[in-house]
Amino acid sequence: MSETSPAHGHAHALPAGPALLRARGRRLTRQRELIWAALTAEPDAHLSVDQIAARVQEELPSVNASTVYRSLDVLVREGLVLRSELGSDRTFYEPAHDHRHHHVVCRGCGAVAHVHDDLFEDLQTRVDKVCGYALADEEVTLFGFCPACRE
Amino acid sequence: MSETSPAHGHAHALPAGPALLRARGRRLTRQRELIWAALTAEPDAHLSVDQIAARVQEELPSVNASTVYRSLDVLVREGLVLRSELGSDRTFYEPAHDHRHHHVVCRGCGAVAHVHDDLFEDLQTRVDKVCGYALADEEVTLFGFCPACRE
DNA sequence: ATTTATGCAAACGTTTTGCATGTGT
DNA sequence: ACACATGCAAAACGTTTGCATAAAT
Repeated sequence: MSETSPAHGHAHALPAGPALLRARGRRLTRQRELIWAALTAEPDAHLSVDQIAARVQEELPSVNASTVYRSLDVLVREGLVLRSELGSDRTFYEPAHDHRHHHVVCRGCGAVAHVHDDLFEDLQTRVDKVCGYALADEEVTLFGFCPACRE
Repeated sequence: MSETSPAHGHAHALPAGPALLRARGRRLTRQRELIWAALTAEPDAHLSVDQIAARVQEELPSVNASTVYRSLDVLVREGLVLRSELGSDRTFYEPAHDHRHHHVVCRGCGAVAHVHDDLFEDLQTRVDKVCGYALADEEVTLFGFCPACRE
């Protein structure tokens, strides 16, 4: 919520957000800054490629969709952005958080809520018992109905 | 495991498998029989459209992919087949079971295991408490590593 | 006979790629 | 100056659709 704002005190703080790219030998371009800005414009956002591209192009219309795809790939690869597969044809991106969390997608309105990893802890041990699989440190997507859509 | 086998005793048993289509006013074509046969050839199979098409075409090469798509849609709509979205671009089909179950997909080899719904029962109540969402009666897909791929 | 299903080919939307140009470092 | 990133256009991919023909009821 603050990394991208100008004039923010400490001049040489640890690089945060997209500035981390430079430390990783990648380049900080205006396009990537704008993509990051789109992702962090509102808290808890989870945006599709289209939504990100639209917001970026409001600011810089020349940005091509392929650049958005490629930049998101880089941001995901560098750990700055999290890619979530919320069902088929529903790939969303959000800034990476420090804590792992999962998603509940509302079948009514498409809203997405976050669910803390705690809720899955003993699921892991039970899945292990039942079929011998070790759950990966990966997001789980659940589907349901949000408070408003439950009726 | 037995519906498709010939010579099975009772001549006029209740229609099962694809024969149910007829009762629903749909037609039982050779293509649909072959699709069903592909799905039930081995127990606990979960096949992609490509895999189904390939198996069908071994038997009847003229079958078009669009027919496979359309027939699967019908079979899903009539409740004979279950469509599972195991991550983006990973849509699988399996004969519908009587009990609800979920999937664990191995990130190593792609194997899929079934997990009984029991394991999710108190997850539902906990998700409700945490974010007010009512989990839908829908499959959940988990990712992990199967016994062989765990190392 | 009637209606539904099929094969074919073309259209579709999304994502990926090759390549010349432009830009950050 | 160099490597990396971009824009563009084309290709790839899985899926859907329109339509004339074929097959099931």
